[in-house]
Amino acid sequence: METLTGMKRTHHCGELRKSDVDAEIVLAGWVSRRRDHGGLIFVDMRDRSGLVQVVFDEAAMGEEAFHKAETLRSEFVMGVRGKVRARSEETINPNMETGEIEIVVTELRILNKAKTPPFYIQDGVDVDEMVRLRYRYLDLRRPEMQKNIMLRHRVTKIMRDFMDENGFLEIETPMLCKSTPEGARDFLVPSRLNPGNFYALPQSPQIFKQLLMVSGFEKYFQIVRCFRDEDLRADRQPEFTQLDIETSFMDQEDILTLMEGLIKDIFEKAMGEKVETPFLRMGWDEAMERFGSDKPDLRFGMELMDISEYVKGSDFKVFASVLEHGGQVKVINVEDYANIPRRELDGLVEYVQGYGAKGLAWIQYTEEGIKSPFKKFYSEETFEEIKKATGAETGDLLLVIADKPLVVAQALGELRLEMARRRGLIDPDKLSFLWVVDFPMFEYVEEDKRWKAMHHPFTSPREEDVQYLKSEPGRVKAVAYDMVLNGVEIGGGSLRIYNSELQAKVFEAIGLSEEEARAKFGFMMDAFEYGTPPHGGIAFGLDRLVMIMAKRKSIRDVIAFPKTQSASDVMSHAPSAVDDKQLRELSIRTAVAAKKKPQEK
RNA sequence: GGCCCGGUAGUUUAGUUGGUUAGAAUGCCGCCCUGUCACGGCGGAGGUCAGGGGUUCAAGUCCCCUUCGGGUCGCCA
Repeated sequence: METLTGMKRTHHCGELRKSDVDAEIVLAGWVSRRRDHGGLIFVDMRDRSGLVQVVFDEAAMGEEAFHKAETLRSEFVMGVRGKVRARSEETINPNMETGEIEIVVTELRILNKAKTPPFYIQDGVDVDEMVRLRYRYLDLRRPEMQKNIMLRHRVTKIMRDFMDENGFLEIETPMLCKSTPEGARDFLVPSRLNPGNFYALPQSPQIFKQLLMVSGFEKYFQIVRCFRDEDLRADRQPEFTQLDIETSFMDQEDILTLMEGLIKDIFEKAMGEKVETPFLRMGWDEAMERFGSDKPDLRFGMELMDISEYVKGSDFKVFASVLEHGGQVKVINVEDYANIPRRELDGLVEYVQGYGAKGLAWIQYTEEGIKSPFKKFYSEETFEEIKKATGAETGDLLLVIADKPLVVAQALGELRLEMARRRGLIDPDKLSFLWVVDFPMFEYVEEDKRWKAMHHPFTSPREEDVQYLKSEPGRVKAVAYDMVLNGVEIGGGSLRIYNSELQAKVFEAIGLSEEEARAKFGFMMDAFEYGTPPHGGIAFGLDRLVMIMAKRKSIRDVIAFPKTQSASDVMSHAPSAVDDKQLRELSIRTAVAAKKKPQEK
């Protein structure tokens, strides 16, 4: 093989333009495609900037050098010296950014050979994701993946710059932490020096960042890896990255405004997209009421509407019993879809059952009249009243769910999203931001028969609700806020409790005894005795944010080396069994023999 | 933990009611080719039908188990 010695790269492939014609240049990169015409060979040469066509002409470069060019294959690494030439009119390739020019090669150096890759290194490949992940280093060579990773870099760069310009300090916090089994499951790391004891990988730097406020740093941020040992989804990985922020002496409005500035900066500088601020602020109650979700997608309407008052007091048992037991009957209007096929309706019933609804009813306002499974229980006037109240028109379809409010919200909220997708109501280019504020402080966990912190137990309740902490925990709202973009929660935070008496009351409300609280968070409670400033913060999910910016459906596409749904890495085969020796050093006796994982060859 | 979908040449896949030698495209290899850009022409190699078990005269196809991947519910303070 040859080296680049004495040949210094002058340009990147994708940046060459007509203005570079006649320049003597040196490029280094990979063979993307090769078109061998016998005495003339075209190679699309790739580096991270893009593609350019290089031409090997036997007549121009001599027989020996040309023979070398004939041995080039896909993904060989090469260096070429040559001259930029304008293409003649009929050979211009309008599909290529560099299509107006080409490089006439005078010298070729083959820097390395390559095995034939398992799939073509190009955009839009139709290859099983497992194959892509097994050869992730090749998948990442594809231009669209390179763009995603570069976009991610730009976003973090803009974040750092913005935070720095606004007086924030980037401070690292430990990866080896104390396990606090509240919330998500911890990843545990055994301690060799402390037999039988374990660290936990951080689910977030929550406690440390609050301690940094006690320390007086006032403004902290960190782009930090977090870990949660829970099941994976298209938008959930066991390790993920967040922009973590905490500040002292700022109120909620200060924080929201600052973060709007950050988001504005990110979209404008990374993608040239203008973002209008301030964002809409919507109370949690309103979001649930109108959209059945605490992260509503506002790119389309189709709001939930309550028709309980029109359908109450009838012989229709389903509605009657729901309404008697504190439930509600709500609808969404799917415009211009009264002629929905019966088969699809049946499918929708199953769909909402997946989200806890017992069933689904409907009203079809067709040209031929009203069709509804509960038609015989109500008068024509009632259906007209509902039509008027919901703003439905002839040709529209109302989908109806009757249940407890939370079930209605979830099932109908999900149905709203699904129908919008099916009816093509979502503009993929639209960016729809909002803040959801005034979250409930607690949610009741039926299983454990107790109240649980909805956010985390350091979240401050609203001042005016503190009085209800003991008597009516369900009534207490938190000073907590989520930033929502296109129906995805991209960030969330709160003002924190900085007063130890209030903190004690909140622990009490979630059934955490003083001893338990001390055992788990004693060091934090101690710290808070020494002059804790009022503080609060927020964290943004970097993976999700970049996923939306890159218009991808999975965060795996914006993470260089993601895990599969079983939390394993099909390339390196992590996790894996370890030696008995390693286990002995860690004082771990295997409770079960590690299940032998089939290793790919 | 539950439900749903999937695994056939390197890759993407077809494969009927269970029935001859598992077919195609692309990639790969060889030869030819001086204006292609998904170059083209001719020829060739390439299969543990995910793995195991069962039913059957006969299984890629039917049944069971396992495994891997994806989606989702639960879970994710």
